[in-house]
Amino acid sequence: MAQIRKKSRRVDPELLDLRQRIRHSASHLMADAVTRLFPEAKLGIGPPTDEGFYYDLDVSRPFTPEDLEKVTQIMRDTIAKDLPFVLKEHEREDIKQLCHDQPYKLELIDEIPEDEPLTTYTHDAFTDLCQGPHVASTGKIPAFKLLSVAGAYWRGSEDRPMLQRIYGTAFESQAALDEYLHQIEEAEKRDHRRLGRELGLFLFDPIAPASPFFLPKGAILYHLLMEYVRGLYRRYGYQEVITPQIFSTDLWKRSGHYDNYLESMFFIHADDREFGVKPMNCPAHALMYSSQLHSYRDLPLRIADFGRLHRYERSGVTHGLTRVRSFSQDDAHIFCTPDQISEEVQGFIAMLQESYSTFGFDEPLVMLSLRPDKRIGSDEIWDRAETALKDVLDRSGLDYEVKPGEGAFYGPKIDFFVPDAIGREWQLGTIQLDFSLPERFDLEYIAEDGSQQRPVVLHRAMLGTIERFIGVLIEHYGGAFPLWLAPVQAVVIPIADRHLGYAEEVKEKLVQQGFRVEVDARNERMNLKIREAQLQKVPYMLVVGDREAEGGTASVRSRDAGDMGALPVTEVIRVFGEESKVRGR
RNA sequence: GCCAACGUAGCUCAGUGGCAGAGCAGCGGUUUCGUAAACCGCAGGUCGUGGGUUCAAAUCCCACCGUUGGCUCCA
Repeated sequence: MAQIRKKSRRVDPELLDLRQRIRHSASHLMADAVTRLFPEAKLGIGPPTDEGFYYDLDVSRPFTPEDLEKVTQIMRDTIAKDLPFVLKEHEREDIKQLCHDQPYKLELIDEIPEDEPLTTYTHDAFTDLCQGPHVASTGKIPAFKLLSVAGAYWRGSEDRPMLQRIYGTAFESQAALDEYLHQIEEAEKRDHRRLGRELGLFLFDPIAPASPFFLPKGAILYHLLMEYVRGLYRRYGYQEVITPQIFSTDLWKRSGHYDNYLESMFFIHADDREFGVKPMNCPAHALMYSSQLHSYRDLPLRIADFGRLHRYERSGVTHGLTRVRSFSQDDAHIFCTPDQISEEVQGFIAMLQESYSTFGFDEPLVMLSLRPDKRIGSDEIWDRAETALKDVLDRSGLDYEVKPGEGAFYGPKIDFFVPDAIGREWQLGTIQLDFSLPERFDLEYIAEDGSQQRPVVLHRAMLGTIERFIGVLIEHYGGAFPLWLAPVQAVVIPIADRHLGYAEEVKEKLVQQGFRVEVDARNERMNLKIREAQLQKVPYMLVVGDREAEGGTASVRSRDAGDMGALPVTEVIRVFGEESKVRGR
């Protein structure tokens, strides 16, 4: 099953370069066309992207679908004329003159360093400040399509004006464009929101915005993931705890959340006191840690918590299961000495790699974020922490990107991203060093020499938010979960009413072995039951009729491989047992 | 939060000022069937919520709620 990724990391570089030129050129044609329809339009930027191109324009009114059709027509005409793209280098003053009525362009020009050449590309009567490259002429744009309109802040900043952005895409051939559009359509069928409804996994209701209700089948999946993580915790030396849901505001003031996180928290008032619903577990764990005296011999202490968290995410950013307001994480905090950082990070990455490969997320995008300008903690401890993170990553064999200045003020971090069906990358795992929390909660341990020392805290989540992980996982598998994760592993299908008793027997034998099996006892024909089990993506269908009842067998039909013939029920149990051991198929 | 679109039966959607519709799902019956949709019938709605315009509103206007796409790709 082909997985669609936005970052098509395997496309040949020449083709990528060609696409960039085509898309960049198409974006010029689009701006040209818009300018003809809206002569007063002010141009923002119009770059190619991984999937297409866009142009940001400041126009008097939002674009309508009819506008897009007209723009498309003008672009077609320009392509038909096959006009050359002409590159020209300019003096700074000349180009400012040229762009005198284009405030956004002037802003861009002022930011270009003095020693860089200022160039424009011209086709027909349209000239745009641009460093290229482009295709040779407008006729060399073989296939394009305008896709959507959206508002976009100038330079991505909410303080700047909002421009109208038109998205489009362009390819080296009509066939490639059609293939892309087809892929998008296919990806929509894997959308976890759609599959969640169709497969009866979860639902949303406006009564609790952005907060999923997990139906029985979804809850099975949820708990299977938790059990899987618990299994890893046992092997990797974690202890699980359960902590309260709401805490007096005093705790949030102490942790710093009240100052920095206020708008993202829910509050409750009772007995004239204010309580905050926890948006994260760390303060509770810090409290637990400080409730006892700790020896260096106790460390590292790894405290895991699946506690439910609530965050008031802004209305525009919530999205299906991948960005919700009520969720839990496979969250844990590691309290350790500075000397133990490296080993702890290494242990975490080993566990993360093991789990990701189980689910087939073999190439997560990894980002290492280093010290920002505004930070706490000595340079020495930052040096030590950053070096530890880098060393571990280098040894892990994972590719990673370094993001200088992107770390949190309280410590550096590594984030792990995995794409959804349409290639949007979602952050799942994370490991963050924290030099702040131990200060705020005055955490200590007694060192070998009897002195009081401050531990380091590592915040870490592997699957991350379970809700989000399920969303990404549904899209990853297209809803067809491997046997060990399938909410219903097999449906027993009696051919006629008289086979119901035997069907129940078969089911019971499998259920006794711990498998999740149902009987489809409805008064419907076998064909319909097979069709529906197939659409529900149930891994196995066990058809039973006279022949099976007589021989103590079941005719096995696999979701993926079709009819596998009759097997004794004991053999079915063996096959299922083998297959459920193979996680991450 | 901001820009835009959308909200009609459980689901997918039609209905643009004059009696609220279809397919699927559901329910009842007939049928007892061998690997992706049997047949007949029945029921199902505060047209997201509130207000306004009008003789008349699902339809037009306003507000609110919710959902979707975008607001990170830098001349």
